[in-house]
Parts: sequence; C-alpha cells; structure tokens
Amino acid sequence: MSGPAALVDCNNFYVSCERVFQPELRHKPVVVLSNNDGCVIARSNEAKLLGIPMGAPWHLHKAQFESQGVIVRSSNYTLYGDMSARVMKILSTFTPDLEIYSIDEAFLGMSGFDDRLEAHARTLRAAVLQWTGIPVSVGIAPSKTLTKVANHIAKRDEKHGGVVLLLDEAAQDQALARMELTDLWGVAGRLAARLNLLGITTPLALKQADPRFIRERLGVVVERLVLELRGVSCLDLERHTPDRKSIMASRSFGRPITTLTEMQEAVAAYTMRAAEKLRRQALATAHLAVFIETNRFKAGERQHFASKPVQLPVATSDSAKLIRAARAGITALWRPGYRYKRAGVLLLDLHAANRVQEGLFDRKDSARRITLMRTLDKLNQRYGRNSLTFAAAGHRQPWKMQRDRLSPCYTTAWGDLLRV
DNA sequence: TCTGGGGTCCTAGGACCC
DNA sequence: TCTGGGGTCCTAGGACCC
Repeated sequence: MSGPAALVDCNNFYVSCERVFQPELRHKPVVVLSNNDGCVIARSNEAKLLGIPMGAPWHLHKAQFESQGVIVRSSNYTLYGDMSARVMKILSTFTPDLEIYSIDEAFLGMSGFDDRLEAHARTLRAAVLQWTGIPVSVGIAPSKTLTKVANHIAKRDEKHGGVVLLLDEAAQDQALARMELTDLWGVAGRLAARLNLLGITTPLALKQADPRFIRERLGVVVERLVLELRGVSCLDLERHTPDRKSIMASRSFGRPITTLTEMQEAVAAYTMRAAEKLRRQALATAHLAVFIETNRFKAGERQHFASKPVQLPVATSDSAKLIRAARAGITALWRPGYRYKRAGVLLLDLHAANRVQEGLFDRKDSARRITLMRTLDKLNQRYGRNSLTFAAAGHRQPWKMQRDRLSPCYTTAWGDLLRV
C-alpha cells in the first residue's frame, strides 16, 4: 500500500441505524438484540457506560437493564444492509481506492491528499452524517493496523471530533502505550496469552519486539502485525471483493424442534436463503452441508450435534435441487427424541456460475473440515477445552481412530469418548 | 544397527474478524 | 422459557509421488 490509508467505521452501527428513523432514541441507552431477541449485539455509548457487555444474554439481564431505562430493539438486517450501502456509496465518491471491509467499515487509500488529509477526512465524515444520519469515526495512518489504532482513539475520545491521524512515530507510540494487547486488530485472548508468556504485555512492547523472533515463535501473521505497528504496510487494500468461499444460512429456533417435518421445513427455508445469496453473487455450489444442534446451554438435556455433507453431481444454484439435497442430509441426521435448537446449511465448493455452465469447474472437497470444526467448537464450549484435549490425548485424530464405530455422526461419538 | 531426499497436495486444527 | 450469525487465513503433518 502506498501512502496513508483511512479506516472509516460507523459508530455503534446498528444502534445508529435505529436512531436515524427514531430520533427519540438519541442520547439514551439503547441496545439491539440478535435473532429471537437472544443476546445483545449492539450498544449505544450510553448503554456501554451502564456496563452492558457485548453478547450478554438478554433474558439474564432483562430486569436489571430495564430498571436502568435501557431501550431495546430487535435487529433489522434489511435496514442495516441498506444503510450500509448508502454509506459506502458516499465513501466511493471520495475515492475510487475503497475496500469495503464489513457492513460498517471501509478502508480508503489516501495517497495524494498530503497536507489536506485531515480536512478531507472531516469533510467526508460530515457528508456521511448529513446524507445518512450515521456518525462515523475516521482513523488515518501508514498501515491498516495503525488505522485501526487511530480509529480506536477517535471513537473513545470525543475531543478529536471523530478524526484521528497517526502519521508520526511519536503519536503512534503514545497511542499504543495506552491500549491493551487485545485492542489490536488480530489479537484475541489466545494470542495475548502466548505473547504474555514471551514477556510481551503491551502493544508498544509488541511493536518493539524483534520481527524474526516473533515469526519463529508465533508465525508469519504476528510478524506482519509487528511490521504493521511499525508503520510498514504489509496488508494491501483489496479493491475488488473476492468471491466468497462458503455461504452459510442458519438460525436458532424460538422453541425446540422435535419433529422431522418441522425440521425439514426450517432447513428448506434456510437453503432458500443460502441459494439466494449464491445467485446474487453469481456463484454455484457443488457441495453442501447441513447441521443440526440441540441446546448446548441445557446441561441436563441429551445433546446431539451433527453435520452431514452432501455432494451434488453438478455445481448448481437451483433452489429446488439444493433443497432436495439438504432434505436428504437432514433426514439422515435426524434422531427422534432430541430437542433441536438450531440448524443450518453451509454451501461449499463454490464456483463462478458462468464457468459451471461451460462445464469448466474442478471439484474441491472442504465440507467435512468446516463442519467438523463447527462441532468441535461446540464441544469445546460445552465440555471445556481441557476435557476435549484429554479425550484426544494420545491420538491426534480421535474421530479417525473411532471412525468405524461412529454412526451416523462423528460428534456424538466424541461426546461418548468424553464420558468414558 | 543401520533406514535417501526431494516435491506437491490435502486434511485437520488453531486462531482471528465483524 | 429465554444464550447470534456469519466469515477468513495460516500451518503442521500425513499421503503420495519420483
């Protein structure tokens, strides 16, 4: 990446979208809830100040938060998608050098603006606010990772008016000294713990670490992070959105599902949605996987987490064909007597639809890996990492070892393994 | 007792992001 | 009774080939 970049990030995006159409929500603690009003997925600044954590299960905090005057909204993804498109369109009028990173964030190439960087950023911010009603923060720096740092500062400290530039090293170091490791883009709990073991406890210390040493111990990703913190740009702007590699549609049910008919209806609906996404991106799939899960939070109930890959003879985006395949998968997975809480469909082995029509596609096989990863994750959450590691001890691939006895799904056998 | 030296591809797993 | 829904990348090690 040549020249500085900007990260434009919408403030509390979902809450801000709701406020655009309900101005009475301004200056009040507001949260937006996930599907089925399950847990908190967005908070206004006022709600954050009340100590409402991200992801908080609503039913556990309902009484407390309502007594504090917290206003609740169910999520409306159609609205958020539409508002996002409007914001991005405005950004694209400021520069052709645009990477849409997520529903509420974009990186902008800023080379050529030189000493007008800050003025340009403020104009952009005002334009988005005026034309959409969405407040944004802008961070400008020599590398993407540092634009994240700058944005972090812009969001937290109002005195900057939503725009922060970190162009010289003194300013960068000062910012890094005031942050936690896990505030950095690319550092979560596991990595932070490993860094701590190496004696690296702050972002500034990480920046000052020897990149070769970091690469040896933690791999190329963290080495790049060190360089990015030093202002050496390693991550390019992705101007063209690459094709998706997988598409998922899944939902938790409002109440447990106990009949195969209901489950088939639900999965048919998810498959329709996934197929729509597929066609919108001009793709076709040659491999899908369905999965079903019981409620992992119910410790007393019998659990069943399972997935089933289904190969399609030809890559397709035809809803009817995909639904038939998904239905076959679900029927194979279904076990009577369980209370299912969630199901979904994953489309893999994606190809450009026009190449499929010409018969020019090569099959890939990645479904098993991804679906097993998902179930492994669930088991980790349910049983705790240590118990699973214990079960796996002595054999790297416990499910392979047990494969002959696993029927019809691997994961239940893992559960059995864990109970041994 | 000793047990090649390369290369590629794939799978499984770990970690992270919004 | 009630606990979200999506995604990506990197790497070690095994399978297989010559």
